[in-house]
Amino acid sequence: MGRQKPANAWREHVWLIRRDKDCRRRADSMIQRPISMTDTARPIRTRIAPSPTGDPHVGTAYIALINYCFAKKHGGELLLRIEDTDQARSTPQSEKAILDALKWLGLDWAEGPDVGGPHGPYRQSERSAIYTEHCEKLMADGHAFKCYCTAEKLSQMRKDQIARKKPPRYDGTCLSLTDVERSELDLQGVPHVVRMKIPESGTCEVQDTLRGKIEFEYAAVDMQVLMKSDGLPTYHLANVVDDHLMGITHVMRGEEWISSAPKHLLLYQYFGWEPPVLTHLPLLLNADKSKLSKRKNPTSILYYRRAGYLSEAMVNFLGLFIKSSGEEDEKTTLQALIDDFDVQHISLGGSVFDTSKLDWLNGRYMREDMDAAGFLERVREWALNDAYMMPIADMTQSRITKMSDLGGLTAMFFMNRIEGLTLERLRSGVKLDELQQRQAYTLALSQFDALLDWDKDGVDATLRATAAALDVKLKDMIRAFYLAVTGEAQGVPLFDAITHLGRDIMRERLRHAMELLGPATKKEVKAWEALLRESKSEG
RNA sequence: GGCCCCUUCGUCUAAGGGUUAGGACGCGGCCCUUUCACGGCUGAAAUACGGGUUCGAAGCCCGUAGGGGUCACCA
Repeated sequence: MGRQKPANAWREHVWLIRRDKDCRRRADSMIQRPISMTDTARPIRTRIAPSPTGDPHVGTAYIALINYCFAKKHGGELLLRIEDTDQARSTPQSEKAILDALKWLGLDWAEGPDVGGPHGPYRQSERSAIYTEHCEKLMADGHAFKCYCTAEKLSQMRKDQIARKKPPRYDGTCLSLTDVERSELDLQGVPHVVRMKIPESGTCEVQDTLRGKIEFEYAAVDMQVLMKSDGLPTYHLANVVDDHLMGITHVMRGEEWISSAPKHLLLYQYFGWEPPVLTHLPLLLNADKSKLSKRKNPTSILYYRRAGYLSEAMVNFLGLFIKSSGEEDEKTTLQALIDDFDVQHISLGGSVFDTSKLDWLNGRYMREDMDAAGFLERVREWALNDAYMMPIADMTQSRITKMSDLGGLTAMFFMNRIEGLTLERLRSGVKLDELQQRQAYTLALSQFDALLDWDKDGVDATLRATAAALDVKLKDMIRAFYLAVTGEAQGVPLFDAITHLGRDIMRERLRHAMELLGPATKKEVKAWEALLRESKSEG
């Protein structure tokens, strides 16, 4: 026996085949019925559903690429939906950046907030009424209930449970409320959330394309909040409702969702809907094998663009994680990724996002796919254009006596990291002590990350606040930034330079400086950020 | 910690019970070359561990270890 690849007849149901152990077990559970890939009554529809709460992440692009390839290969369609139900963190800037980044990579979608479509709106914040309606149906059918517990009570409860070494779960207090009590509380205007009910016993079987059957005890599943007290749904409700309403047939998402799959399946069951085929994809990892994070790696797609990578190299690189290459050339095209796509070829272990192969690929694209004129054109698109050069002209014009001075003064605008920067150089002539210098970079970094709009005012405010928090003169601190950002002790106006360089390159240069000085531990970051908060509340 | 997932060179990966465990990046060496790249050749480098099953195990089963994910009115 052993692991077997499906014979041709099985190929149609390929995602039902267990990849590891008992490989031919079929999904026969009532709640998850297989859909045929060739079922013309239900064309393949996949989706990418980013949350606009930060920079466009390479992990998003990787998941998007998989959904795109799968849909394209089978003549289906990819949808883009914006999951912006977190009012506090979602921003239009982030949404725009994510759309731009995916377009830059050459991925496109048949329906989405920018192109519309028959199942819109495609922004969850604009679908409130739909969720309310569905949530009310769940309550009416006895599958969900209002919960009036306060956040304080809940966190205290969790603390107690953890202290008693019990799994932290909602204890069901509000489950026993009578209708009279509920209307009383509503009348008083006590805020509430809506939670889903979970069966008291039994197990949930999740059929995962790559892993086969995964079992969860309902007893260990929490009574998830479906509707927040602000009236907006949580991910779980919105996601299930939208996937159904938008006709999504295959959900391919990150592995971090496996443990909430039982809740989602339960919701499909409560609504009486057929769930999509679920595929959980391995995560992209930092070098230390933890989930890829911007603390440890550049994760923004915009960073890779600014650093001068070609979009086709980036797509190719991401494609390496989903294509079994055998002995073929690893340089490939998006079309080939689509043609060769087979979800079963995705290996289950998470992949370390090590960009050295991206560098190699990018070099090959530059020397093999374009002549000198074509290359020059790409360089123009990247930086040698008026939009990028104008601010540089503005900064340099009055500082040089002849145009040939330009090279030395502006080289840093055409670099990624400052190569050759040393610890000695970074410390030369800096009046701050080493600790203060590390604090300065760290605090600037965390404030830069939090900046909604990247502009000179924000940069200015950040550096001033940093100096204030460390109780050092701005002038003394500036030198440390000149060295980290430009590699030189002086040059064009710093704030303008930082603004022009952009958030991603700044992050990389400050990270570089911190590598030389000794990266801040989590504990240090926390303590230093407290310093900043204190100083801000005083000033 | 509970639950769940995972484990082939440093990294990305190939190998449907039988291969000297293959390729690629990176690293080293040699060649080409005015330099540096490119290119060519070449070297070192892996089946986490322990038990089974089998004529035969990287692969199947069990256990152990390690790593990861998740346990929010974030997604």
